[in-house]
Amino acid sequence: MHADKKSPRVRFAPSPTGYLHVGGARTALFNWLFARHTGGTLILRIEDTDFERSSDEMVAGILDGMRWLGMDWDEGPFYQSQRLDLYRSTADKLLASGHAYSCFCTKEELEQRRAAATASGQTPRYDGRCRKLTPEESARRLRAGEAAALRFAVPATGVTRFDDAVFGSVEFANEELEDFVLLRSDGIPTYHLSVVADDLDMGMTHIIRGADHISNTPKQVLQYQALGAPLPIFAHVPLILGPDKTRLSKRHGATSVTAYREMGIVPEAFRNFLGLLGWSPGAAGKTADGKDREIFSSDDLVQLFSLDGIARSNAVFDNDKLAWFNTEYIRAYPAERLLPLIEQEWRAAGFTPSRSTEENLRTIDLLKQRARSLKDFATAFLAYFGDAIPFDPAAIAKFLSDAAVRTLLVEMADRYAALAIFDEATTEQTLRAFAEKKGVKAGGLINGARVALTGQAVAPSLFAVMVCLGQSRVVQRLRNAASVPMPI
RNA sequence: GGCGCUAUCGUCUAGGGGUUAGGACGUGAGAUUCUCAAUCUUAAAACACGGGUUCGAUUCCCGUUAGCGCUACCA
Repeated sequence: MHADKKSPRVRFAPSPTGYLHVGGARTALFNWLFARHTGGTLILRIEDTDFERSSDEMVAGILDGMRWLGMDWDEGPFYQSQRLDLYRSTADKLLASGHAYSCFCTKEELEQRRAAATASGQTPRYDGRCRKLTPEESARRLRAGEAAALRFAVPATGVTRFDDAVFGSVEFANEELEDFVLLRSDGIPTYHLSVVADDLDMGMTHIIRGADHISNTPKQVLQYQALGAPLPIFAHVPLILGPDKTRLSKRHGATSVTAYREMGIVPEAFRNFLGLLGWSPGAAGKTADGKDREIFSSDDLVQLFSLDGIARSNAVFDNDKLAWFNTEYIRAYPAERLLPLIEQEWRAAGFTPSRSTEENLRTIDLLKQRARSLKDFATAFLAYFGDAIPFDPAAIAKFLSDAAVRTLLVEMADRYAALAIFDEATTEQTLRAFAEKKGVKAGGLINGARVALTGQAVAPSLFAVMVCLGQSRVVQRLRNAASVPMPI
C-alpha cells in the first residue's frame, strides 16, 4: 500500500425532485458499501440545480430513507444550488480554452428545429450553428445583452471511450454526441457541467451510479479531457425493473423507500434484499455445504462487497422475495429488537398496549414466527396486546359459528377460572378432559377457543396463547364467546 | 429512428471450453395436526435463436431477435 495512494472517495448524488426510490436507495447502498469496505469516504451531494422541481422536503425524505436503511455519510450534504460559483468558473475555463462557446439559439428555435428534424426522419441534434460564430460576433451580442447558453464543443470526429468497472470498455463516436449545454441562458449549470465540476472539486475517485447514465458518460469524459483532469473510475449499476420488466415506476406499486417502511418491512431486511439485487458475493457467499447464502448483515455486506460482483443485466424487483427476507428477519430478531419497530406501528395505528413491556416482549416472541410484516402486530395480533379483539369474520365463520361450541366454551370458562396452576400442560388437560366429558372432539373446542381468544383463525398453539394471555383474560374471553357477533 | 448496453429456471443469481448447469424466492406433492405459518422430505423448472472458432460450446467471436437505457437550456 503506497502512502500516496488516495483512499477512495465516492458520492451519492440524488436529485431532490422526488422521494428516495428503491433504485436510488440501492445506488446509495452500493456507494456506502464500497466506501465502508475500502475505508473510503462517502460524500452526500444534493443535485438541486433544477430549482423548479427540487424541494427541501424531498431532501429531508431522502436523508431519512438513508438513515432508515442504516447508512451514514462522511461529508455533506452539499447542495449544488450553493456552489454556483464553482460551475461558473469551470465554465469559464472551458470557454477560455476554446472547449465551449456561447449559443444564442432560443429554446423555441431549438424545439422547432428538433421537430422539423424528427418529421423529416432525421436524428434531432443541435446543428452547431453558434459554434461558427466568431469570438467578436459572440462578444458583441453578449454585450448587447442577448441571452446565451454555453455549449460544449464536441470534437467532430474520433471516439470517446472509458473503462467501466462493471461494463468494461465503452465507446461512443463523437459524431453521435451533440454540442450539449453546459450553462443555461440563466447562468444555471446543467447536470453535465455541475456533475463534472463537483466530482472533480470533491476529488471523487469512483463514480458508482445507475446504468441510465452510461450514455451521459462520454459527455463528462470529454469535459475531464478538456480540463486536463484524470478520469475517475466509472461503475454503472444495472437498473431495477418492475415485474413486467419495464423500468420500475409507480404503476408497479410502491417505489419509495418510505412506502416499504410503512408496509412493515424491517429495514435490515430491505437492505439485505436490495444488496442482493444486481450484486452477488460469488463464491464468497457460499455456505460450507455449497449453498448460496441469502442472509447478510450489514457487516457481512461491507466485508464482501466489491465492484466486480455487480451484475450487468437489469434485475426485476421481486416482492415475494422481499417478503421472505422480512419474515426471516422478524423471526430471527429478539423481541427487544422488534419492540421499538412494533411500537412505531402501534403509534401509527393509534393503539396503546394495555399490558406490561415484559408481557409484550414475551408475546412478540410467541407471535413473530407467524408474522409476515411488522404491520401484523398492529392489526391481526392486537388482541394479544390490548383488550379489544379484532374479530376476523372469516375466522368466526370457520370455527365459531356453531352455537353449541359457543355454549361449551362459556361453560368451559368456569373450569379455567378454577385452575390453581395456569400453564400449558394444565390448560391443555383441562380442555381435553372437558371435551371427553362432553363427548365432543377436542379440536373443535380448540379452534373455537382460538377464535374467541384472539379473534383470528391463525395463531400459535392455543395453550401457549392461553398462558400468554393469562388466566383472567382467558376466562373473560371464553365467557364472552356466546356474544361474539355472528358473521352475516 | 439513431446510439449504447444486456441476455442461465417464472424471479434473484452461482458457474464456466468437457458439470447430473448449483443455490434462493415462488410453485406442486407428501409428512406433521390444534388453526395457520413454520419445519422436514420431495417434484417440476433455465443456458433466447442462428452461424462460426474448437476434438468439444451454455461459456469465446459474429449476426439475429428481444428487453432496457440515452436521445432537453431534467437529473
